[in-house]
Amino acid sequence: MPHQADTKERLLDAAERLFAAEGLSRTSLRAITCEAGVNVAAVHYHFGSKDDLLGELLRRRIAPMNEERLAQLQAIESTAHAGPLPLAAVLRAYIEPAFRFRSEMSGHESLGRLFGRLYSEPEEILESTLREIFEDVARRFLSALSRALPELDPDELAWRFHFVVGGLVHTLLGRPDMHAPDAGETPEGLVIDRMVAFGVGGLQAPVEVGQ
Amino acid sequence: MPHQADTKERLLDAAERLFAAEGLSRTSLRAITCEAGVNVAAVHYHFGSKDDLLGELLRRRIAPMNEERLAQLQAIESTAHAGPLPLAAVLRAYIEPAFRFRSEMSGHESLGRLFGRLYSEPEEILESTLREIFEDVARRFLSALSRALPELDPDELAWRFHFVVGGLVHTLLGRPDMHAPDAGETPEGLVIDRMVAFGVGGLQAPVEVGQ
DNA sequence: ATATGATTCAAACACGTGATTGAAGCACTC
DNA sequence: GAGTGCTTCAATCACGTGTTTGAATCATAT
Repeated sequence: MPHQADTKERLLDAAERLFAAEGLSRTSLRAITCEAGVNVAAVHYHFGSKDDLLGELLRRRIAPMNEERLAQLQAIESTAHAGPLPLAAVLRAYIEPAFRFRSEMSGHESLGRLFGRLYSEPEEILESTLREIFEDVARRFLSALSRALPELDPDELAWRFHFVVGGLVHTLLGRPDMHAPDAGETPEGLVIDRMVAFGVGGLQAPVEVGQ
Repeated sequence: MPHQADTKERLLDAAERLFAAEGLSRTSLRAITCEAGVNVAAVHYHFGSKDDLLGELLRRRIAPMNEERLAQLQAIESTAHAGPLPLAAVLRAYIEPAFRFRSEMSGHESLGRLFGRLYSEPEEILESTLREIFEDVARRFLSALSRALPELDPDELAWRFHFVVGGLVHTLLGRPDMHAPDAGETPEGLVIDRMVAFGVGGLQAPVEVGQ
């Protein structure tokens, strides 16, 4: 490790910060390397390309979050044995890690925004990586939710879960929104509680028939 | 109207199409003018800049949608007189126009995606325009929802409405999502019904205390 | 027919982007 | 201390961007 220690880490951190703050497309290599205090060429030397950097960034942050989600889900499932799963707990297992990993960044609190941005402005190159990372989680949680709500039509459930994810993403994006309540004022734990309660209510809502 | 009739319209249509399909940041002036079959300079001649084009695009499409929302809300309010408002109707008044205006485009069905993108990748320049357009609607609907759920804490309500908007935006974005159910398979009316039912359930959910 | 004003066009502008190069710098081993 | 391999650096490449320009083109009124 000559010269500066862990240039890769500094690049990843700087990229994370800027991607979350400015958006994926509006963040240039120059901005990243400037923020990291390294040369422009360092990106290609250490990662190969800007996209590869972003890919590594994902694998470093998102993957652990999803593993945490799956771990919590597994714990719930083994506790419940064969019985129906507790709906609120399953929902919390999906929601809470997303918020927690946002706070876990060293000094910055913007991973949540990055996470939200990945949903809303995906670069084509990343599509496969993202799908690979999130597909398994989505499938596992859908089947878990189905166990928690055995009588709910699978199509209906899929859409309702889609709505929940939308609320999560929209909240994680957390930009100064015209609709957003005074974020920052509300403690994170309370937001999670409210999202879980809202999601439980929505998932359990009676199915609308006819029109 | 010399030369080609209504070059402005063709530019707006092409821009709408491409913004919705490719995203705001990934759509170049060259692509727009090529799609419209006009010269690059036409944008600056007719609008002044790319941002002004986008601004005009918003005023042409989003504003009518929001006026429709407010009109439906007004109808509900005047029907209910002084009594509490029907929750599902209020929610539908917010959700349905967003879907309907997506289908109203001449030949294309991508306005919904454009609308979704506006939430998720806002250009700084548009922030003021967007806020101006959406702020009033958000305020009016929040107070209407408060009338529909008089006993719900305003903070709690604001967050829950935020979650609903998230679900709407996420659905309108409608990109091939890892979580998304088989969109395209489900008729639009059914999606709206499901979103309303989900939202009603979520908004009416009992408030989580403690924990 | 001609002059006028609006519109279109090809060409270029200045700039920012991701990527690449080859030399220079550093920490080691022999 | 010369040699080696990893890392950093300034400079540059080719390209795409939004924007501007000035001449050419058209419809219309005189």
